[in-house]
Order: sequence, then C-alpha cells, then structure tokens
Amino acid sequence: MKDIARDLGVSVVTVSKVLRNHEDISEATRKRVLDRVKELDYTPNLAARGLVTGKTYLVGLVVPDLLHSFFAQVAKSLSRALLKKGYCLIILTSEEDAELEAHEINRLLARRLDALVIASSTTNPTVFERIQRQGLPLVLIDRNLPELHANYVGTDDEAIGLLATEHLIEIGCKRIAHLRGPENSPGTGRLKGYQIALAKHKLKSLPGYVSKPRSVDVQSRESGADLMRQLLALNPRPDGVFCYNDPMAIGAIHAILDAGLRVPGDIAVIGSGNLHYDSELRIPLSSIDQQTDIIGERAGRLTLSLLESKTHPRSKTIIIQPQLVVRASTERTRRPNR
Amino acid sequence: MKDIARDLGVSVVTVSKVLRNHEDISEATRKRVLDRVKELDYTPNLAARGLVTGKTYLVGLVVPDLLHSFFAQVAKSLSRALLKKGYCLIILTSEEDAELEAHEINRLLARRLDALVIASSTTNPTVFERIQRQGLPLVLIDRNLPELHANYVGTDDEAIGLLATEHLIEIGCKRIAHLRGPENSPGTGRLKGYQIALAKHKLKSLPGYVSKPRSVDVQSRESGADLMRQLLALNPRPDGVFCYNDPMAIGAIHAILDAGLRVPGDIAVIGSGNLHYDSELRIPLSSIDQQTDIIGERAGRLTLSLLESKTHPRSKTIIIQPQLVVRASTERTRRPNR
DNA sequence: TTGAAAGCGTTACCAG
DNA sequence: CTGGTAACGCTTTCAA
Repeated sequence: MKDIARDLGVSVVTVSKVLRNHEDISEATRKRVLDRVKELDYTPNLAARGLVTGKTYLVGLVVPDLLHSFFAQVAKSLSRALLKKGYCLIILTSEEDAELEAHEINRLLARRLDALVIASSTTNPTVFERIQRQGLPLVLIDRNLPELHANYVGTDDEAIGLLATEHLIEIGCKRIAHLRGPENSPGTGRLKGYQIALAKHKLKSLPGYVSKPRSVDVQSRESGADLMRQLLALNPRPDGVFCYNDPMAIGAIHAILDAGLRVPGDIAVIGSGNLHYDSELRIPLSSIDQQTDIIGERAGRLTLSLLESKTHPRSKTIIIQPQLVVRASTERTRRPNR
Repeated sequence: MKDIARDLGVSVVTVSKVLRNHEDISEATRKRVLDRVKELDYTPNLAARGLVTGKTYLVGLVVPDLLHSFFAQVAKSLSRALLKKGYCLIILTSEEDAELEAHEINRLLARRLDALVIASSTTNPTVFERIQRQGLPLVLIDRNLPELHANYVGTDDEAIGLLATEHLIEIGCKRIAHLRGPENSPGTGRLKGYQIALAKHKLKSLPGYVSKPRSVDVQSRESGADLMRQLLALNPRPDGVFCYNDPMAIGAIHAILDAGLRVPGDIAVIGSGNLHYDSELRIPLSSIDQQTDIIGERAGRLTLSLLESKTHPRSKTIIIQPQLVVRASTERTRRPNR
C-alpha cells in the first residue's frame, strides 16, 4: 500500500480509502489507484486491518468429527451462510474428546475470532464460561449446555425419541429397546422421548433394554453392533430398536443380520439423522430427519445477527422440529413396487 | 500485554519474551509474569504476532465438496497433521465451480496464509500462477494441473482405471463401459487406465460405452443414475461398468436395479474411493481404495516441509498406489457365508 | 537479564 | 476531496 501511494504521489490513507470504497475520493484518483492495484495484483492484508478494526472476519467451528455426514453437512451450510457476508470458517475437530476440544478452543481464542460455533464434546461448561467472559459471541449447535444459557441451535431431541419410538409402536413392536447416545443433551433428550413414548402407550422398557456405549467415540457403527449383540442375548429379545444415530443403527442392523435374524421382520430398526446415504443401504434405514442443513443455516444467521448487533443481545434458542422418514428397516407390510 | 507489563513494573518486551519461552529471563520474573497471565486468562494475539513475524499459522484448504466423504476424510487427516505443528485449517468449498473457487482463493490470499492446499475444480492454471508468483507454498491434491509443475499429492489414476477394469475382465465381463468423470487429471487418468486395460486384453469399448456427465457437479449420484440409464438403452448393453467414483457407482446400481436387472449377475459395477459406507450399501460396492487418509497426511507433511524450509524447494509429486477392494457388486461366484 | 525504539500493514480521526 | 498522525498488539534489534 505504501508502495502504491509512493508510486502515485498520493497518501497511504487515500489508497486505503479507495480500497474500501470510501465516498470522498475523486473518480480520477480512484481510477489511478485501482489501476495500479490491478497492475501489482495487490490485496489488502486482512490481518493488519483486523488489528485496527478489531474484526477478523473469522468464525471458528468445532465439531466432533467431520467424517460424520451430519457435521459435514452442518459445516457446509454454515460456511455458505457466513461466506456471503465475508466471514471464513476455521474448522477444528474434537474427536469427541473434551480435553482436545478445550485445547482447540484455546487455540482459536488466540486468533481473536469474531465468533465461535460449537457442537461440544464436553458436558463441563467452564471453558465456555471463559469464552462468554471474553465477550466472544458463542453459538452452540446440536448439543446444548442448559446451565450456560448460551445461544443454541439444534433439533428437538425429545421429539426425535418420541417420533421414532411411536413409529415402532405403530408398526406393532411390543419390546422396544434403545441404543442410547452419550450423556449430553441429544443423548438424554432422545432417551427421554423414548421413555415418554413407552409410558404413553403403556409399554415397559425391560431390564437391559436401554443400552449405552462403553465409551463415546467416533466409531458409532462399531459400538452400535456391539450393543446390539448384547441385546440379542437377552430373553426376550427386542422386536424394535431405536438408535441414537444412523451410524449406530447401521451397526445394529449388521449385528442383527449376522445373527441370522431379519430386519424388519424380526427386529425393526430406526436411527436418527437421515444421512444422505441412508436410502442406499443394504436395508434402507428409517430415520428421523433433523434438517441438518437448516441447522447450519440458522446457526449461520444467528451468528451473523450477533456479529452485527453492537449490543449483547439475549441468548436465543432455536429448536428445529424433526421429521419421520420411513424406509425398509421399519416397513412391516410388503413394500409397493417402486 | 501492556497492562500486564504495567501491573508488574516490567517492560512489554519482557512479557513478550516470557510468553515465547525466551531464554534470558530470570525465573523470578518469568513466574511473576506467568502468574499474572493466568490470573487475567490472557492469550497473546496471533494476528498481531503474525503481522510482525510474517507467519499466520493458517493454511487454506479448498475442496469441491465437504459432504463427499473423500474430501471430508482428506480434510480430517490434513487438519490433524497440521495441527500438531500449530497450524489451523481454513476450509472453503468450491462446489465444483471454477469461478467460485477463484473467488475463494482470492479471499484466502488476503489473509496471508502460510500455505494453500487445493483439490481444484478448474483446469485453468492462471489463478495458481498468481499464487506461485506471490511465493505462497501451494500443494495440489487429488487433481493435478501438470503444466503448473506444482506440488501434488494424489492417487495413481491410471492405476485406478487399470485395476478396476482388469478386475471386471477377470470376473468375465466382455462388454465393459465407463462412466467417466470430469475433464481433469483424475477423470482423464482413470479413463486412460480403462482404455489401456481393454487394449491389453484385446477388448473393445463399443460406441457410447464411455459416458460423460453433462455437467460436473456435486450430485454424482444422480448423474451416475442418468448415465447408466442411457447405457442400458444401448444394444448390446454392457455387462460391466467402471464408474469414476463411488457416488456415481451407487447411482448406476440404482438405475440397473430399477430396470429390473441384477448386480452383479447381469451387470457388475465397480467404483473408486472406497468410502466408509461402501460395505453397508444395498449391494456392497466393489471399489478402488485411494488411501484417502494417507493423501491428507502426506499432503500435510509436504506442506509442513515447505513451511519449514526457508528455500523454495523443487516441486514434489507424491503418487499413492490404489488397491482393489472386492465386494458383492462384482462377486460373480456365490459369496461364502461370512 | 532487561528494555527503549522502531516497525509490521492497516485504519480512525480530524484538520486542511 | 486529501492526508498527517496516532494507534492496533505484537516482535525485533540492539544497547544498557
């Protein structure tokens, strides 16, 4: 910028103004500057600009696992929403590890991001209190930490449990098991929905019918298969299973078929997430659609509104209603020929 | 930092040195500073530091689509490799749109990244020449632009075509079609491998047997189905199909089954990429494994080596050898009971 | 072992 | 419409 100013015999300030489309610049000067800028193929340094304006146009996103289509989808739609306004996304993955997550958040904090969006792997709010203390706009997605009273965008998890379980009940399942998720808001919310559905229809959850992965990790598929094998050993064995998410459901189906049983004939299976490949699976998977792209998009809009309002607005909670998607894994009647 | 210095009656320089673990600081001072830092929960501003050191510890990644598991996997392993050395990844998606890609690259350039990793959606090297002119370390992945002589990490695409096609030949296919990919290095490389395999075994590619999507976009699955429907209308119709990637293969299988034919009985299908859900599909998909995580990891290591060497080293090309993975979609003999 | 001064590339503020 | 000056938060260099 200094060079351009010198070359043209104008001040640095003038160049700066031209580059920001500032009003008070004569057409002549503007053109001269722009020409030279093009010639040199020059782009102003955003970091330097950020230093003085206090805005980095950088938003952090922390998710447990990018390979999980759910989070990839969220990242994609979030990125798109923010990009329109010039914000870039720094994406880090926590691998479902609370300690690693805290580490990465600290890393991001050092970059003086404009905002942070997190699907957190921790249930411990301390890191986040720190973020809030720093006045950094924070949006939680998918997994809420109620004590925090932070901005949150996610699905109605109780509704997921309710929808899935009632669907199983409707197709005639009597002994419905639940492969539950981790001890966070989606995990407990979906479990609660399951319990409410059972209670409503006067069904009982037999001992051992709510099964929980030993450790929460990225390998949902495997833990789904493991848990399902345990369920199969029970007497009586379940005739319907609601799984915390689709990868677990895929693992569960695997275990059922391996045991020589049929899906949905012997055991109906439903998951949650409605991943893009659900319909192409060995047994197309019934699922609860969480409108994943809407989550990303709404989170993006919420973040932008935080970024643009100068005051600290009250925390917002956006709950998205899930929808049942029925496929072969819970179709007890013959499928019509499509 | 200024505050800390004032509070403690030392200079800003001293604080700065402590924070960078500089040698010449007495234990006493160091401790005093660190204590105060902890008290205030202070983290040095990386952007400001970057301004003077010229390093942002930011690496850009541009991929066509994060929802495609291939790129999600690459992003994940790349991110992991870079994170170890303190580099963060800014991820942007080009949606297979060359213009958008150029836009995003410009955006990234303004941030003065330390390096750029790209799976490019363009075949036009001009944007990249600009990057190279700026002296910004550039690593191409998955898709090469040979004229550019840039650093490149990718799979041996000819070998992919060869492996896949020869496998189809081995299981007895006589009329092998190819749903080809875009006009970039993987697209043409895999086509070439297909052609070499046919020539080697004295087979011919009948008219219309190499089929190309109208437009290259993110919806590989749909275009795979479309192209396959066209192939089915040919006489004679193929008895084996090698698809550019797995989503296309999934679409192709869809079309075949919808037409009332069997896979692999009537038509064997093989894709490429070996996505994590291939084994769970309606018809488990034979594929060519591209060692996706290795690509990301090697790209990461290459990037780091560029970042750490002060000279501009010669461009490196890292070619990873693909491997055949056989599943039901090309199993002509009865499957053993697993 | 410590610190003063200069500067990284940019913008805010205000005077001309 | 134009530009000088100070400042953003940090590091580098070199002298004390």
